[in-house]
Amino acid sequence: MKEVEVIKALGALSQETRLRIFRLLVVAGPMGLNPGQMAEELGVASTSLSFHLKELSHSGLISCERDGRNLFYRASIPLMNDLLAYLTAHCCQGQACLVPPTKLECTNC
Amino acid sequence: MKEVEVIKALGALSQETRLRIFRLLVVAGPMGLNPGQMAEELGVASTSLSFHLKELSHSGLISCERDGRNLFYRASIPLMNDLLAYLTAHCCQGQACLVPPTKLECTNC
DNA sequence: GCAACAATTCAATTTGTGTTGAATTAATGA
DNA sequence: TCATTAATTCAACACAAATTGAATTGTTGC
Repeated sequence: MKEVEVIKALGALSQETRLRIFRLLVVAGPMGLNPGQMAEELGVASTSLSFHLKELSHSGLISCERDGRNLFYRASIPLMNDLLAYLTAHCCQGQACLVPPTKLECTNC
Repeated sequence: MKEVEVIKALGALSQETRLRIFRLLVVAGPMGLNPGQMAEELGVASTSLSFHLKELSHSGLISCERDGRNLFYRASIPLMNDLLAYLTAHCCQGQACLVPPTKLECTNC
């Protein structure tokens, strides 16, 4: 993962609405959620939600797929794992110092 | 760790200069570095460096101590561990889904 | 085709972030 | 105490980010 990608992903998560969207999608799992559901759950205006979904999409942290009239967004766990790896793997001059390795492995991931 | 603290820490790290400062301090370890050393290493103007050091300090990711005419900044590994824990622990509706737990344990930490 | 719904895009505004150079505070040593 | 070094604070500016309401695109079912 490149520095610029890490910065983009961290920047995407460092905003209240976007962090909540991401957490919501992590919890939702492989089914994903559509903007309508997220807007209701989070109490965010649709236009503002769209803005933040685009930010998250561009960072690679979420993906989007259309199903008929609805769009379904999902958290991208692989990128989250890459991000965690970057934040830990560079410690101690590049040597692995994490005991043990960081990787999300769960029903949603 | 509260949501607002997580956002502040992520925001602090989501900027090129600050991410580099932090990485530099992680590598430097318990000795820490002073602004002069960091300015030379990173090629950042002192006034800009001060601004970013303050941002990182306010997020809790680094700490500062004076020794005579110099200041020594150090990475705060406990907060980094808290941050990693937050980003992973809330997955799967709050259940731990990380195998095994994320925690930096190394010579610098 | 057209009304209804889902979501996005656009334009305008406000607010926050980052950089720069000048001025200031703090500590040392001759 | 005064020149020097280390670092910060301040003010001004440029640029990016977030919110809002109105307009637009895309999809479905009658």
